[in-house]
Amino acid sequence: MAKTSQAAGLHRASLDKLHDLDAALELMYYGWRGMTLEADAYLAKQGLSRPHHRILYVVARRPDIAIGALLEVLGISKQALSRPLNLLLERKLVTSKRSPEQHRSKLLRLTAAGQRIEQRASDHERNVMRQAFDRAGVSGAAAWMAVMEAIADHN
Amino acid sequence: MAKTSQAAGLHRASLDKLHDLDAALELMYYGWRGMTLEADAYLAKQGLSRPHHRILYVVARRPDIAIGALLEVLGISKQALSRPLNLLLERKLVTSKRSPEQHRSKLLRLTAAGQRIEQRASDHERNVMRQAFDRAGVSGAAAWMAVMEAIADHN
DNA sequence: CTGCTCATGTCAACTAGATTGACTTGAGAA
DNA sequence: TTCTCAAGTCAATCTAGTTGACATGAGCAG
Repeated sequence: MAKTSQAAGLHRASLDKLHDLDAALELMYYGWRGMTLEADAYLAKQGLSRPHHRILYVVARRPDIAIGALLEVLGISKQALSRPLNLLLERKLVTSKRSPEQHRSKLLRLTAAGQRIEQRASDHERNVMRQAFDRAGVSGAAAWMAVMEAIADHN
Repeated sequence: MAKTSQAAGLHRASLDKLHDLDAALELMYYGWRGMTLEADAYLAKQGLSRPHHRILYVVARRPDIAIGALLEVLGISKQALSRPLNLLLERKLVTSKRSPEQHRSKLLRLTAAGQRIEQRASDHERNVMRQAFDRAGVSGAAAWMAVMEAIADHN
């Protein structure tokens, strides 16, 4: 046998709980992974990865966003952005044009192909969420959102 | 001014929602970050990072775990484990000894110093969760757990 | 027209966290 | 003795990010 659990660490490890909230910590970890697993597999098939998806996701929701604003939203350096963004431009998933008036800044948009990939990748994630919310019901989903907001906005 | 929002991307970006569940996707992203932010800052002060914490966390909950089992739980390669684990051994946060009978495998344990750091790092994360759960109430916390389980166990 | 600033782009060097593949060592078991 | 198993190590590679320095090109203020 040997490869009993091939992608080891893929399933949730069962660890002793030293504290009350340890289960919650682990659920956050495995939850993130569960949500992104299929999307990442899809992206990998397209030769893309999470940073590319983040760019596509943001540009889809802020058409004509400038490079500088994109950097702000993503929270990374321009040097870190340039590789994945240039790939997306080369592949014509994203277009850039200088704006008529503000000629200094460059405006980004998704092409039709870019929209398709963004949508499919995000769909994988939304489907995971949808299934979980369906099981939890409307009030469960609302409670999840409320807790996550408190965590996200902590401090 | 210029540095209005110094650590850009630290606050939640407000993006248009193209789909119903987009808010949920973003909450998962920012939730993970919100939970780990303070813990990561604490770890960085100790010259450690997330992979070290993961090792400490697991060893704390599985004293006398063997290297091979730890690899399984973490889901990484032994080469990836060796750097952070060796640092923890050098710093005497973790000890390893060969087991009396199964002399082939090496058993890992946290030292008192290792336990202290593990606890403090995890405390930062648990505190974030506790505050969020307090606001949500018992039923809200339970709903959050149920949703996260469904997400984590998706597939 | 000159010079300053702003948005972008690029080069280089570095770090961290991972991978795969190949090989060694030391202990137990057949 | 030989085989296997757990661990360890060496090397090369990849991804995703960092900081620092500098170039370019446009718009603006004088």
